Order: sequence, then C-alpha cells, then structure tokens
Amino acid sequence: MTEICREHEEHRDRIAAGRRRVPDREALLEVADFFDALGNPTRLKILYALTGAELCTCDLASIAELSVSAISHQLRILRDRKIISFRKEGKNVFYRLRDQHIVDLLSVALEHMAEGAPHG
Amino acid sequence: MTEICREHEEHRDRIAAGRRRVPDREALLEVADFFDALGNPTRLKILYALTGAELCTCDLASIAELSVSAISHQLRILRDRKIISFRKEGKNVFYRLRDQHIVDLLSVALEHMAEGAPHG
DNA sequence: TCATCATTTGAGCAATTATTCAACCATTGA
DNA sequence: TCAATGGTTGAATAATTGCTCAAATGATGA
Repeated sequence: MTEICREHEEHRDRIAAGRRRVPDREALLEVADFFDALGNPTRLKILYALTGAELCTCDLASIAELSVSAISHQLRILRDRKIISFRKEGKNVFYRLRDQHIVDLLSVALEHMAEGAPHG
Repeated sequence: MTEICREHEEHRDRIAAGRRRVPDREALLEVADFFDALGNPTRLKILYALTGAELCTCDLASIAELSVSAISHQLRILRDRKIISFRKEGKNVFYRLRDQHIVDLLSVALEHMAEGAPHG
C-alpha cells in the first residue's frame, strides 16, 4: 500500500502540501467523532427534537419511536461527544443541545440539503 | 418500546412539539448520510488534504497512508454524497471539494474542537 | 421501608462498515 | 498491438455499531 505515483516530481510537492493541511491525529479523531455522532438518523431525530426545547429521555423515545433503552444509549454517545448536556429534575433527566453552534449547524445542514440535492 | 411517560399531560404537548421539529424521513436520511461521510478519519484526511488543492487518487493514498484501492472506495462514498467532485486528466483522476460550504465547514469544525474541548 | 417510575447499563446479536486482495477497465506510449 | 500505469470494482473478512432484553440504579411518595 501507499505506493507513490511514479512519473512526476510534482506529485511529491503536492503530497507534502496536502499532508500539511491534514490536522494532527488527535484533532482529526475529535472532528470525526463529532461528525460521526451527527451521522445517524436516530441521533439526528433526537437533536432536531431538541432544537427549541429540552426534553426528557422518555419524551425522546416517544418522538424517535424507539425504546427508552435505545435512546438512552444514543444519548450517552451525544453526551460523551459534548453535543448535548442535561439536567436532572426528580425522576426525569432533561436533555438540551449544548450550545448555539449545534443549533445553527443542524439548521444550516437542512438548508444545504434542500438547495443542493432536489432528490438524491 | 415507545411507551409514553405516564404522569403528566404536559409530556404530550412537549412530544408533539418536538416531533414537529424533526425533518421528514427523506431529509433526515440525507443529512445523516452527509454527516456520516464526514465522520470517519480516513475520509476526513482526504477532505482536509483537498482544502486548498486538487489531488489525484494516488496522492491521496500516499497522504492517508492507505492503499489506492481503500482510498478509491472512500472517494466513491464522498462522490456519492456530493461532497467532492472530480476531473479526469490522462491516466489521473483529480478530486476537489465540491463547494465552499464544505471548505468552511471543515475549517469551522476544527476551530470548534480547539475551543470547545482542551483534551477530550 | 417498599413499590413504582424514569433512566442507565452491559451482554448479545444482526447489520453495517473499512480495509485488503484480486481482477478488471482506461489511458498512454512504445 | 502490447505493456505499463492509474484507477475502479466486488468479494471476503474483521471490527464496529445500533438495537433489544434483562438487570441495576436512583428518586419519589405511600
């Protein structure tokens, strides 16, 4: 693997320059984890539901039409990736989006899809 | 699954409102596919390398330190998700980011990580 | 204290995914 | 036409993931 294009010397320069643009491993994995968390229909349902109000685990399960357990697992992922935060009130745990960046991103992404791709 | 929180009527209202914020199935899947494509270290390496210059498959393989075949598979995913486009020149295929939105998003994401999470 | 409800957790399983390998296609130049 | 190079593709496989189920935790009120 990773064999280099044979012919031209210019490849070497392009490769070196390209490599410089790639963030270091740690940052790269963080960004990947972040986008990966958003790249799942169930988690997106949770997140869009949370744009505009805080909701408890059980509400989210009802909205996503999945078991409370399944939602709790997904909420853990979103918490670990620092995309949502929570507050406990009695027996309930209320979740919310962690900051305005997330709200904006979800909104922009939806617009981008609408404009960029009429069907697929 | 999907059993509803028993006690209060207010849950019903919150659930209904939350449900209204969730995009329809098709849009949701599109957004998920989009973020999912970005949520992988190999594909992110490719994308960050492409911020600033077009590169051929073989250059990208060298940068990502993976086989040409592995990179080609990932490039296909990025093409299908309309994140990159390409141009053929002789035996080479040169890839580039499809629009400025992608460039911006990659840059913003990196900044967001840097500010939001000092280590984990 | 006990029963109940909301939530979390861990094991298990089926489905998905990232990579490799081998074969193939496409372009070039001899 | 043939050999060489760049790239794509499909099958196979190991690793990861998303869900379910059962069991556990935590808070509340009787």
